[in-house]
Amino acid sequence: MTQPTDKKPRRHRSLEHPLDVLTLPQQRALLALARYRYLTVAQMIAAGVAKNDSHIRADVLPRLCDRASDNLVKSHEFPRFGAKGRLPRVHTLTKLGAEVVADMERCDLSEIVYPVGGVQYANDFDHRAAYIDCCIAFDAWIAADERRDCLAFRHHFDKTGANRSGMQRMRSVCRIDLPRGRFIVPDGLAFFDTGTKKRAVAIEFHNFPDTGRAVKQLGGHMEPLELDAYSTFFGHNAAGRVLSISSSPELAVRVMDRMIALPGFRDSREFRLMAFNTLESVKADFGSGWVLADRSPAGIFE
DNA sequence: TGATGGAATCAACGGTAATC
DNA sequence: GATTACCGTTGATTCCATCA
Repeated sequence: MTQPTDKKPRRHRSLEHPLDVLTLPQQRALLALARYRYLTVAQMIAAGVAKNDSHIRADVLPRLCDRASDNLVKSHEFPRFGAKGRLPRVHTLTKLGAEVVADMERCDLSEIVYPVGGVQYANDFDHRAAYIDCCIAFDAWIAADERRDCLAFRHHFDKTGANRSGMQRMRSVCRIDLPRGRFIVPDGLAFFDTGTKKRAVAIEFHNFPDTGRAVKQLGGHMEPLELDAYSTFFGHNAAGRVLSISSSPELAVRVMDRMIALPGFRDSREFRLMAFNTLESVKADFGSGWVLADRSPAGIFE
C-alpha cells in the first residue's frame, strides 16, 4: 500500500452533497443493477457502466453506496476467498435506488426488482456471477443489431410471493409448472427477436465438474421441450429451445457426449432443440458458437 | 514444509479534459 | 484557476499451485 504523503489530498464530491445530480456512469450503474440485480465492478465494466475499474471504485460507487443514510446501492463483501484470490464485492440496488431507477425509467416501483434481503449467495457465487456474465453478453448481442430485440428476460433468483407459508408461497419467476404437479426452474428464461424470427429459450449454466449432474439437469428439460412449455410461457407458438452453457470447453464436450449417449436422444425432436456452448465463447459473442450435441450448427441466432 | 510466483481484487495516486 | 469526472498506473493484499 502506498504511504501517505504531504501532497494536497485528492478532492472528490462530498458524500454529504445532496443526490440532486447523478453522473452518466452513476445512472448507468443504477440501470445495470436494475437489469442484472447483482454486479461486480468487472461486470459493471462489461455492462458499459464505465471503462475503468478504478474509476468505478473511486468515483462512481462511493457516492452511491458510502453515504450515511440515503444509499442507492448496497455493496457486499464475501468473507471467503475463491480459488484465484479474493472474491469481488457484489453490488445491489437498495429500495431508494430502485425508486430512483423507477423515476429514471418513468415506471412504477413494482416494476423494478431488487434483492430485498441483500446478497445471500456466497456458496453460489461462481455460478451466479457466470450466469450474469451470460446475461450481459446476451444484451450486448441484442444491442449489436437494431433489428434484434429482447422481449422478456427472467432470472431464477427473482422471486414472487412471500418467504413464509401462506396463500402466496415464494417461488422463482422462472418456475415452469408441468403436468402431475412437477415443475422445472431454469437458470434463465428469455424471449427475443433475432431480427428474422422470435425465440423462446431456457438457459442453463453448468460450472460443476460433475457431468452427470449437468446431464440430469438437461434431462429435466426434455418434457418441457416436448410440450413446448417455454414458448407457451411467453405466448409464442414456435418450438422452445434450451441453451446449455458450460464453464469450460472440456466440460461442454463431456456434457454433449453424455447427452448424445442417452438412449433415443439422437433421434428425438428434443435433440434439435438443445444447443451447447461455452462461457468463454458466449462472452465473446453470445450469438455464435452454438452447436447441437453432435457438434452440428444449432442455427438458433440467425 | 516453507519459499516463491501467479492470479485477482482493491485502494491510492496522478494525469488529462471539460466545465464553471 | 478551481473543481470535477474520467482513465491509467502502481503497489498491497490474499489465496492457491508449484517446486526444492
